[in-house]
Amino acid sequence: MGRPREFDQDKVLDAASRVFWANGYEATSTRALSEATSLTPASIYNAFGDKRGLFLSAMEHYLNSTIRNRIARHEALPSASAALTGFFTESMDRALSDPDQRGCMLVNTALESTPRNPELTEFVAAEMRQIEAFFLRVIKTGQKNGEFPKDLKPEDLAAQFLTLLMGMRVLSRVRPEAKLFNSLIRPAFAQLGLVWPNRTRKISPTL
Amino acid sequence: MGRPREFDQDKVLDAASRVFWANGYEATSTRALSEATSLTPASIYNAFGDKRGLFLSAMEHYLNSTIRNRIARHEALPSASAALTGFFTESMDRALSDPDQRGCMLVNTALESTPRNPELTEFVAAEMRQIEAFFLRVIKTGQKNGEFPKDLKPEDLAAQFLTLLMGMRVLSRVRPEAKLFNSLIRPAFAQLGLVWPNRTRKISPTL
DNA sequence: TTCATTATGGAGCGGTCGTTCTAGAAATGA
DNA sequence: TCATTTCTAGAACGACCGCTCCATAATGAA
Repeated sequence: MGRPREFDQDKVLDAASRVFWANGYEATSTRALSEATSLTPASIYNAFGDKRGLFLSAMEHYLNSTIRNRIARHEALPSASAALTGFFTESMDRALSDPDQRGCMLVNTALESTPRNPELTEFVAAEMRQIEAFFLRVIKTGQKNGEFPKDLKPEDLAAQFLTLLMGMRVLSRVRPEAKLFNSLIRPAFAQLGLVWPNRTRKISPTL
Repeated sequence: MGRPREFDQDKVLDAASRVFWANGYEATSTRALSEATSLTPASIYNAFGDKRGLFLSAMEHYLNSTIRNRIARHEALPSASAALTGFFTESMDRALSDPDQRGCMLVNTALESTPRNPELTEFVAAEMRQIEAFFLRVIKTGQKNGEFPKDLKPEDLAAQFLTLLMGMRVLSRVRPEAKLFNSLIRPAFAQLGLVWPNRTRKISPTL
C-alpha cells in the first residue's frame, strides 16, 4: 500500500555508515548524509525518524558487515588456532590498508558516547561483550582440543584479546604501523603457544 | 603594556579541559566554554585565537596535570616494579572513580582526529610515543636491576603496556568494571614476574 | 595628562545545524 | 475512476554555531 521506496536500504546504510565511520556522529551533518546517500532530507526522516535513528541503523549495518561477519566466518574454521590467527590477520590488514584511518566504528562510537546517552553506551558495551564472548568460546575450544595450554584462565585471556583489539583500533587511527601491531600480537599469541607470522603494511586496493 | 588580563589562565584551562574531556571537541560549543570558564567570547578569542587554539591549550594543560605528571612521579620511584604498579594502580583508580566516565582525553581526541587534521593526529601520536618511551625506560631499568626477566624484548613489552593502557581507556567509557581491569593487568604483570594486587571499585570523593 | 595598547562585556553577524512543511508523484483497493 | 496511503523533491523554519565588532575600561609610556 502506498508509494514504494525508490532507494535500496542496504546501499543507503552502506553510504551513511561510511560517512559516520570516517567523521563520527557529531561531525557528520544531515546535509552530508543526504549527499552521500542521494536521498532528500524528507526521505531520510520518513524512513529513519531522525539523525540518531539513521546512525543506529547504519551502525547495525556496519557491525553485520564487518565484526559480526568476521566472527562468524572465523568461528566456522576447523581449528581454534586458525580462527584466532585469521581473525587478527584480517583485523590488522583492514586497519593498515584503510587510507582514511577510520579505525573501528564501534570504538569511535564508544569514545563519543557519554553517560548522557545511556542506551548508546549500553549498546556499545553489549557489542563488546559479544566480541569477548567470541574470544572466550575460541579459547575454551582450543584448550579442550589441546591446541592451547590449559594453565591460563580463558576468561582472562578473552578479556586480554578484547583489550588488545580495542587498543589496536585506537593506535590504528594515529599510528598505523605494521611493526607496532606485530609486537603486540606476537607476545599475546605466544601465551597460547601460537606463532604469529609477522605481516607488513598492505596496500589498499584502489577500488 | 595595555590592560592586564583579569582571569587565571590555569583555572580557565582547567574548566575548558573538563568540558572538552567530557563532551569531545565537536560536541562542545563556544557558549558552553564561555559559561564554564566565566569568560566572554571576546576574552576567549583574544587570548586563544579560536576554538581550536583553546582546545590545544586545554589539551596541554590536561596532559601536564594528568599523564605527564603521573609519569614523572612514578618514574622517580626507586624501583621499576613500584613505578609500573603505581602507574597502573593510579590509572585504574582514576578510570573507575570518574562518575562521568570520561576516560582519557588523549584517547578521546585520538578517535576524534582525522587525517584531515594531520597536525592534531601527529600531536596525539607523539604523546603516545612519550608514554611508550616511559614504559620502555622503566622496563629496561627493571631488566638491568634484575627486577624483571631479561628474555622478553623491552620494545615489545612497552608496546604491549601502551596498548593495554589504551584498551583500558576505551573500556572505561563503556564498561568501567574493576574485575575486567584486574584480569587485564594481572597477566601482563605476570610476564614480568610481578603480582598484581586486585583492586575493587573506588568510590569517588563527593568533592 | 594624554596617548597607545590590550582586555572586557555584550550585541549581533553570516552561516549551518537538525528538522519540518507543502506540493505532487506513485502505488493499492474499491 | 477515484480515494487513500506512502514516498519524494525542494524550500524554508527557528535555533544554534563559531566568531567579530564596538564601545568602554584598565594599564604603562611619554
